[in-house]
Amino acid sequence: MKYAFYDNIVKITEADSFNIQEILECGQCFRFNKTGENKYRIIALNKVLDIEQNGETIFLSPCTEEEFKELWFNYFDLGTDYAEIKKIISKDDPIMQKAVEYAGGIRLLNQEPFETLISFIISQNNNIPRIKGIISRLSKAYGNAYNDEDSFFPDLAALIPVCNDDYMAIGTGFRAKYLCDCVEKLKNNEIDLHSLYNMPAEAAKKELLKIKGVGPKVADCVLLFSLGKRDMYPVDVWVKRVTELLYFDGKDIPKEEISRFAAEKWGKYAGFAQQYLFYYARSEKIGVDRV
DNA sequence: CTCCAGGGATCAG
DNA sequence: CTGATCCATGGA
Repeated sequence: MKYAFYDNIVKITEADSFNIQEILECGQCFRFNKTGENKYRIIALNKVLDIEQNGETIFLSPCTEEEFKELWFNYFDLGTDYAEIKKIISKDDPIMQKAVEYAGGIRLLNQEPFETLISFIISQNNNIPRIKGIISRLSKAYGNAYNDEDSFFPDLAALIPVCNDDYMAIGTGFRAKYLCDCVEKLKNNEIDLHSLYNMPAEAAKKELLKIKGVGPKVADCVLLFSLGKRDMYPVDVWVKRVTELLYFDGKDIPKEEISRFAAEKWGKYAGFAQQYLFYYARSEKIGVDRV
């Protein structure tokens, strides 16, 4: 990777293991739009960022050198050697080799914990297009606007006055009461989100599970996508299906056992393995109709 | 019409 | 303790 800094533009060349489409479409984040051929706009970290990628050349704008070094370098996990990780997790594993070749440009983002927690509470028993819609309406209603169309994700203070009916009004459905409970517990400091970063994964998970509407899957996603716990292997319907089909000959396996299998097989890299498999499964519709 | 979605709470046994 | 059922909503 090489970086060059211009006036409010950062140019990345010789990018390794970086494909913006795969990074955004692998289900880890929800606030992005395709704005043109090879172009995306993301809303994250209280900023709007346009990204254009042509092969190994990537432009980020608007982005100062300082913003890049302070924010986006970590957000895109650019300090991590993905080539090495892909080599490790696919060693002696033709299945993972295929998944890694299929979407070798995936990176695990380091997202903001509060946004990630709220977003994945909304995600439960839901589909990605509708999740994006709800989050967009939530942001528009309670976040600071950055233009006429859209807004930044609201912070905790902005959601404290929001009640159950308000969440229902933007289409959260039965998840409204979970959002209320989440905000309530954070407001009362029953849970200190940012302290979880320096906590062992299992202890941090226990904290997150105190929130109603946060179960093993949502907790794992928050830990993996925003709290640096790269050993988590969130098991959703897709990951359950693809893991069963490719590693257990299509047998029905309890989620608990799938998690243990992943922890044993990929250890501290389980989260990376999960993302490659999720993207592969969803793109190819692997396991749908028990094929 | 029915079924399903990056699940989890609650109830029944 | 495990397994079944319910939950809001919109798209297929």
